[in-house]
Amino acid sequence: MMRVVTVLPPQLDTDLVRGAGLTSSEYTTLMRLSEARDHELRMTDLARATGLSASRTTRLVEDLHGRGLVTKVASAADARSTRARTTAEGMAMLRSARQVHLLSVRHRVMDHIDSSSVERLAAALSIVAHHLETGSRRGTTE
Amino acid sequence: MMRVVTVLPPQLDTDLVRGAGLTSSEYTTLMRLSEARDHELRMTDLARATGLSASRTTRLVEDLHGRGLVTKVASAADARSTRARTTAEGMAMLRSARQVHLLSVRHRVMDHIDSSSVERLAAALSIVAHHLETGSRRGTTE
DNA sequence: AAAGATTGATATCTCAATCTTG
DNA sequence: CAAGATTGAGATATCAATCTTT
Repeated sequence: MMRVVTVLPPQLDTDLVRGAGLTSSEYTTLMRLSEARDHELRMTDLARATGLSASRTTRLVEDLHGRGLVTKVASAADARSTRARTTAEGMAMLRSARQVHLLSVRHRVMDHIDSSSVERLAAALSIVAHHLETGSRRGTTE
Repeated sequence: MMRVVTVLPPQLDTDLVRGAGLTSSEYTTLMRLSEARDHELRMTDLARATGLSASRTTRLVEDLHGRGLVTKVASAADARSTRARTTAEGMAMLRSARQVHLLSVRHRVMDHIDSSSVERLAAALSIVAHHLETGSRRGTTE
């Protein structure tokens, strides 16, 4: 698991950058926005959805804005908050990146697991992911 | 898998830093050195063993040197190469860090998988890891 | 004061360029 | 020139401090 966990992310990231011109973080950011109502989220909610820090999210959205993939809108309801929204170009970019990413995962992971194992693997990893995300932690130093 | 792969590494790293004062990279570096003959490796071989770049390895070893955990020795056989060697302090540090890390993995991963699944999971991940490392890639854009 | 967002300083890491020796 | 190691520049990401609005 440690081997997969350290080697896989950089490889998927390279595939995505080379094949679609997006980093993993940019891809995730566009994806979360695309799933939201009006393709739009508050910066804070976007940060939580992507698992990135608020500051990283600010800088990343600013960069995507410069490339015409998202716009920033001041919230009508709350003057403190900024909302990020994907542009049509952002949505198009995401669609093409998704194809690249799916192929990438297929080639690097799926092709090597026999299909009967896939479900078991997914089930086990899903449970682990759930615990990692909700933090059923007791502190390693307990 | 993507969820585990993105969330797990930072958590293990935090556990290790807080519990043992070593980052994951530092831990891996000390571990690879400890496994080598005389607890010693050429910088290039160390970089390959840890999966880090040569430049990162240089800076990391320099830092560990400053903390008294490794020494740097000029190679007798080849004046181009530098060899890194763990000190007694480095070995002691590694031993205590290993306990922290094992507990960390147990709490965050093992405790959530039922024991009959562990072997299956390990087997599947091992195959994937092998392919990732040897690079049975066809290029995602094919 | 607390929430939302940004900015400044810093850590980790890589690639490309460089220096030295084989 | 190749190989081994280091240095310089830049990307990705975080934490702590700050600014604005609630």
